[in-house]
Amino acid sequence: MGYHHGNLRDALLDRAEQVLATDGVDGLSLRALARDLGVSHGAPARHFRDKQALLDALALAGFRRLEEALAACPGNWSDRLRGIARTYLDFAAANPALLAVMYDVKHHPEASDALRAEAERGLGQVVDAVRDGQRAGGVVDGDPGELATALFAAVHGVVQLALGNLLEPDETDRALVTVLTISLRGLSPSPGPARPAG
Amino acid sequence: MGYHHGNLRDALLDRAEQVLATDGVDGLSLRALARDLGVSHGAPARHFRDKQALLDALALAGFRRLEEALAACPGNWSDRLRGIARTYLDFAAANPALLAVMYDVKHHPEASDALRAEAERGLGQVVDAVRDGQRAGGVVDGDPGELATALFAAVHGVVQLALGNLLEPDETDRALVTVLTISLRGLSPSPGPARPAG
DNA sequence: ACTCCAATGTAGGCATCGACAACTTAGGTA
DNA sequence: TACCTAAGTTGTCGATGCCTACATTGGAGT
Repeated sequence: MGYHHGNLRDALLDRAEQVLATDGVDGLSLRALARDLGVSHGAPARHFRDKQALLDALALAGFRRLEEALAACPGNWSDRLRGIARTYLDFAAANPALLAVMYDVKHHPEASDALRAEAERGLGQVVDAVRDGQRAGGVVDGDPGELATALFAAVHGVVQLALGNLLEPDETDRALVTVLTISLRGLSPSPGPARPAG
Repeated sequence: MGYHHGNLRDALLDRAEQVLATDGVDGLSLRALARDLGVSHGAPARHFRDKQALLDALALAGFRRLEEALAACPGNWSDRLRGIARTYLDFAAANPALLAVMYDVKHHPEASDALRAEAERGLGQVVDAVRDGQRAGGVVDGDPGELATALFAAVHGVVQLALGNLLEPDETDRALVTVLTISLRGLSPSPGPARPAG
């Protein structure tokens, strides 16, 4: 532990994620991170040319962790779809500020590509489940990517409303269930009788 | 035009919305606004105690305009639901940065309440249409608020993905149509045969 | 084992910003 | 007409992001 830190980059990311969780993205400053790590205010620039570059790295790591969690959802296609939705919502609730950073608009172009690619892989989980659903006769014909995108978007909407504090926790849970119920029924080739919500 | 501007508050909001549209929320600074309006850097504080207070006012105005646009959607319940979705997406595409401010998490508590109330009124448009749909026999029984929230969330998800540049423009349009198709089919008491997407 | 260089960290400085405080102006009202 | 308060001004402070010039050091290549 002398002049050179040894692993500043990872240390910065770790600390940044802590700060993000406690103080939100506005509480995040490169200089404060440097202070926290006992390093000069110019050091972070050696690893992230920008503050945005750090946020991009944070976002990328977030997508990877999310995707990992989604991939761990077990069961048949229907279970997996519901599990993915639930897992996504839980992840968002546990890391609200991170999610905001992940979906932020102002990434650097290169990072933006990487982020899109990573998000695409996450969507892949949904596509696979939808395809399985089609094979099992539980999902209508049609481009699986198209259907999966729509399904993911619907869940994403609930998550975003929850993050924006526009839904109370209990409202959020009900909304997720309702969205899933409606969507899966809408996707079914032969929907059964409706079970009223509420 | 002397010492007192006369209508600084409105002027600030107007200019702020311009800057928001051109430079995004990061390009927005109270001092720059003051400069643009030929006023000292301390003047804005007389009308907005905070930068956040200005953003809150911007967000509130945005919700009002959005709601106004949504209320103007004509037709029967089905037309209105589709029109509302389209209008929402168009509004978002035309004012991406504004929408981000509207759904930002870090509002002042008082403003937050006002914003929630305004958003609630916007949702009211959807609730009304859903209720009409139920009366017309096109929507299943159940709490209209619950169903409307789910429907709005689904559309909101598409909008948010579009704003995050995770959907190309043409993908966005298709996703909106698919979400609506799936959701309205899922809401129907007796869904007809599926029409494959794509 | 020695040299050197590129990666990494330091130090200082600059422009900008948001917020605050003290002061000034003027428009409306008692 | 006097004044009082809303609105605007000026100055300042601390913090931040970013840039440039400089220092250190570990390790690659001989």
